[in-house]
Formats: sequence, C-alpha cells, structure tokens
Amino acid sequence: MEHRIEKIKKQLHSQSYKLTPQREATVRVLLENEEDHLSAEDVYLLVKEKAPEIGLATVYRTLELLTELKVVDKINFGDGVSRYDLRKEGAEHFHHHLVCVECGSVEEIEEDLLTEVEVQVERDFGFQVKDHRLTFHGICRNCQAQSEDDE
Amino acid sequence: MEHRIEKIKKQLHSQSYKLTPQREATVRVLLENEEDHLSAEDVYLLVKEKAPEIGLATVYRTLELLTELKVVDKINFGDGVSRYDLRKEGAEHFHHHLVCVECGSVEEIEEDLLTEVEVQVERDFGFQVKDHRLTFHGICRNCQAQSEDDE
DNA sequence: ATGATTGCAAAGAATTTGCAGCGAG
DNA sequence: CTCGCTGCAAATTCTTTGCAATCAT
Repeated sequence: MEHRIEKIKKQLHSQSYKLTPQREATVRVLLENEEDHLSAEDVYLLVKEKAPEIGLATVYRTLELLTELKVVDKINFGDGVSRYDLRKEGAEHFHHHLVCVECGSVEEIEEDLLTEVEVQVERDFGFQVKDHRLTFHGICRNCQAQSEDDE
Repeated sequence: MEHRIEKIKKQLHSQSYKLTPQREATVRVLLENEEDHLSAEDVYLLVKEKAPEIGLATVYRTLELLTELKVVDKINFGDGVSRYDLRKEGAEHFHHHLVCVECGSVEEIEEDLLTEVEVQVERDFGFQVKDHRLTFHGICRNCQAQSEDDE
C-alpha cells in the first residue's frame, strides 16, 4: 500500500502538484475501500474520521485532480451521484462492473473483455478507442439463488 | 412515426397511464431528435416551442415515466446532466456510444457487439445479464483527420 | 515572498416535491 | 365526483466557486 501512495505522489509531482496531508488522507481512504464505489460524500465522511478539519470542497477538488491524473475513474451508476473508483495497478483501461438490479450490489471485473470489440470498433467505425465504460445490469449469483429458493 | 406514438400510447395504457398532450409533445420531441442525446432541459426547451405552457417538472416526470417503461434510456456521459435516449424499435438492449474526447460528438452503434461477452460473463461470473451500458471514449474519424492535417 | 492549497460559506446547477387547480371519464 | 396529471414555486441535493488565511519552498 505504501508503494502505491509513493507512486501516486510521483504522479502528482510530475505535474507539479503536491501530496498534501489532505490529499494523502483522501488517497488512503480510497485505497482502504478499493472494493467499494464511494461517492464524494462517502469519501468525505471517511476522511473526516482521520482528519476532521478537512472540508468537503477539498475532497471534491482532490477527487477531480485524481480523476485528471487517471488515478481514479469517476463513474455514475444512475443514482444522482458520482462515484470514484481507483484504477487497478497498471491498468490501462477502466474495469467493468456488474450491477445487480435486485440488491444493488456492484461486482468488478478485472479482465478486459473488450479487446476484440475494440478492434472491431476501430475497423468498422474508424473510431480510435482510448478508453471504455462497460456496465452490465442484471441479477447476481446471490439473488438468483434466492429466487430459486422462493419457488 | 405515428405508429411509434401509438405503440407508446398502448404501453402507457397497459400500465394505466395516459398519453396526455404534454406527454405526447415530449415523446414527439424525442422522436424528432432521435439522433441527439437531449438533456431534460433540452427537451423542455424544444417542447416549449410547441406547447409553451408546459412546465419543466412535467418534462422531468414524463422522462422518468418513459424511463420506467423502457421507452427511453437515461444516460450520463460524465458531464453533470442526465440525457435521454429513445430505444430503437424492438431493441432489447441499449445501444452503444462512441464519445469523442476531442470534439464531444456522440455516435451511436446499433449492432450488439456484446453477445459473446455476455455469454462469457454469465458463464464465468454467474451473473444473469439483463442489459448493458457500453461507451467508448476516443477520437472520432473527423478529429483524427484534422490532427493529420495539422502535422 | 510567491504561488499552491485549504476551509468555510455562499453560489450554482440539476432535479424533486408540495400543493392547489384542472380535466377526462 | 374522483383521481390522475399539471404548473408553479419552493425545497433538496450534489457540486463548484470566491476568498481570505495558511503552508511550503
């Protein structure tokens, strides 16, 4: 974990930004909750536990900065809020999500399922793909099992 | 076009909703601007041209209703606003988008590129896919041509 | 000193809600 | 008459901004 902080620190420095205590606290919260998809407010509340003097605006500004640096990806699952998702180490592309319409759980898929599809898009549409967003909506394993029980 | 309105009318009636003049005007705007990705405000302004007495809240309520009925899909390209996109006739799944990061243009892809990927997801993750959202970010044909010119 | 960064409070934008009036069946 | 639907204005929610104070170099 420390080495990921170091890496982010370098990324900031390379663009002459600093890793201030507030920014570091924010990054740590993101690292510690890597599986979740936190909203700015969520991050704010968690950061506040460690650094109570931080302001919500700073969290927003930090998340924006991290988005610019592609340390995090800003996503939107359709509720009104933006959520922030750390990029996996070395990931060139954004990972995919499985959103369960029953229970609302969100699972992540690391593997890039789109390599072929992207080739197809570049070939057929002349569109040079830089990144993608892919989310599946459906029913997760758990909820499928539950509805079988009901029968 | 009239028959698409009829169809939507039936869909509404089947859930005991009515196709009021305001709702009809809203649907017509969506049909007439099928290629665009209008925000609620956009729709409001266009509807207002035909039916100046309509209120923004009604547009929101109508779009919400149409989303529920899966007549439209609510999407979000990362700017702060929700956009509404008519489902193509008979389309079971949401279509895909190519968003150009240079000029902001949005192209639509009708073909379902994900059939195989969905099989894979169901098999490998036990997730029963109902629908998907797929957006590619990259550089469109035009902007590619332009940057070649610059060189 | 200089310029980046912060916290606070205020502003802003998008969307939702409360409510009285209207309108179709 | 009843009940869904509407328009308006107010309220909410999420996010951004202005600004003076603070911090690091």
